[in-house]
Amino acid sequence: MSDAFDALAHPVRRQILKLLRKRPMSAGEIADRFDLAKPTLSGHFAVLKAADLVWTERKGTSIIYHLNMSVLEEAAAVLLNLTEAVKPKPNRMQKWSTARR
Amino acid sequence: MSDAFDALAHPVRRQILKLLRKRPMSAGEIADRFDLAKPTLSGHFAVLKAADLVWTERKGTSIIYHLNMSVLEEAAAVLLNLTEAVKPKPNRMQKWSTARR
DNA sequence: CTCTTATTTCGTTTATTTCCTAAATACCGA
DNA sequence: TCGGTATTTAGGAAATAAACGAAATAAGAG
Repeated sequence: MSDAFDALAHPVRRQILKLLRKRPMSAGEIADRFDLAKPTLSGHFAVLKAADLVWTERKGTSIIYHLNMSVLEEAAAVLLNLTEAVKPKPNRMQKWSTARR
Repeated sequence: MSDAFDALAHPVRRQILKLLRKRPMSAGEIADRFDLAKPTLSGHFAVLKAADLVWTERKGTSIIYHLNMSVLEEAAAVLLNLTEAVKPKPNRMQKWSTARR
């Protein structure tokens, strides 16, 4: 989850997510909308992917990026709730609530 | 608003906000809950304040930090909606903003 | 296999962030 | 005013992030 907030910290990356809300797009298509070199965008894609905010699909020579809305929603929930522990916690045995106090 | 996402990118700052959700706290009180030097925390406070995520009140020699929940909510809304154009306050009916295509 | 298109990786430079210690500032009570 | 507590500012080292051009990789067409 921390990865998601790191990813969201950069305006270009938020803009990419915004584009992907409309429809999935190839890397090049996205890159064309920014005044940045393609390797730079590729780096941003990698950050978004590491944060699981997007997923990819290869289509011929292109790679199509898709928004992962659920992760965005989860991040929003964390902001409202600041629970931070909404992720994969298979093994949580709690002696006493981490949540409130 | 961009400041808010920068501020939220750091786990310690998110943790501070989480503490402030329960109740307002002095700088020292917050600092005691982290294993970091006080000036380091003071820097984090400054970032949160610049992002308008907290506001302060002096009480004697202490400075009390309060959470600004509305800004957090606004950030969450941006995530769900990725509008990003929430700057102008009272009259927000911008249908098509700064981004080009 | 070779050529073209799409995208990423590599190596490097520059900018920003994070953290620290030491010193400064602000307030209060005696 | 002096002394103590609370907090911030200053200055700097180390780590991380962002950007670029050049080269590498992947897939499809011929």
